[in-house]
Amino acid sequence: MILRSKGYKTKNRQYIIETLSNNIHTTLSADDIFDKLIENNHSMNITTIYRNLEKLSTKNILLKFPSADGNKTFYQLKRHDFNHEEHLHLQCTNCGKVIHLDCDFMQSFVEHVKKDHSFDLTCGNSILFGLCENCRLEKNKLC
Amino acid sequence: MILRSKGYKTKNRQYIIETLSNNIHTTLSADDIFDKLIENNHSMNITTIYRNLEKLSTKNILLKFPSADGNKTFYQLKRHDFNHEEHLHLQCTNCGKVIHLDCDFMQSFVEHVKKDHSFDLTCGNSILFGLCENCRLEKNKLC
DNA sequence: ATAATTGCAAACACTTTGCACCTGT
DNA sequence: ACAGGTGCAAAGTGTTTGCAATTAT
Repeated sequence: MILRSKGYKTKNRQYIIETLSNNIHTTLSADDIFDKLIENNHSMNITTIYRNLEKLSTKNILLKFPSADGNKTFYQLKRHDFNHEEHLHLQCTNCGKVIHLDCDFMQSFVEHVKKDHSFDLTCGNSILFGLCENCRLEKNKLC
Repeated sequence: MILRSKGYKTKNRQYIIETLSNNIHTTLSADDIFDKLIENNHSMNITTIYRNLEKLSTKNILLKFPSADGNKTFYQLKRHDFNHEEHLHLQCTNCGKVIHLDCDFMQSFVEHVKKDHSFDLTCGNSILFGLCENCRLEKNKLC
């Protein structure tokens, strides 16, 4: 019960975190999590999922993103190996994969926006959409 | 009836476009438009607003963005003086103002993402959230 | 014992759809 | 005359809330 000891108090919450951590490379909606929990015989009420996602978000354990079409919220476990407030997120609109953009170029881009455009980016909930390499290649095949 | 002649066929559609063009510096939700139309004695059914926004979006006359919290869609009239697919959008989460980021630095950022991270940004529906200068100054005053 | 979590049903906010009627060309 | 646009009511999604029962510390 590693996760428990870190302050995640219930089985349900633990299962939600497990689900997110099994899908660390993408973002999941409440509904996605609901389905995956059923698959793993840990089904729980959708309300419980929403409440836990909300709690984990305010505890800063999760990232919370809008979808490209703007009608849904997607969640992703934060990674401990870098500060999400200081890098940008790219999401493939085809496969859902999230790329954490953390390079010098990006750093200087954020600084540029601040200095030359007087705009303070809050990277934590900002997400740029596009097509990842795999999906671009797939798409080209079809043409 | 300038707008009419460009293919915007009805009064309602025209009023919606007028509303958007009176607020070119920000984004509006269907509901925002509904309220503004009432103020200007051009009230119309919310369904009509949604249908027109949808049509104008597919016609590429509007930009369509998710809100920071991801539960609503916001619209903005495209500007003719630049190509929205080739620049990034910054939106202030406090006042709603949208900054169209169109500079050399931004261009090379998009290219960098493509070359070094193999990711093809679709700038049209991507939006970065943050705080604009005015709002940052306002916020500092309060502290 | 007390505080936190849960399931269920109901409510809510935003958006879409079906249908009969109206408007534009 | 015909295609397209409109209002209204109803339905569809995604999300939140109230409440009583259950679980955690």
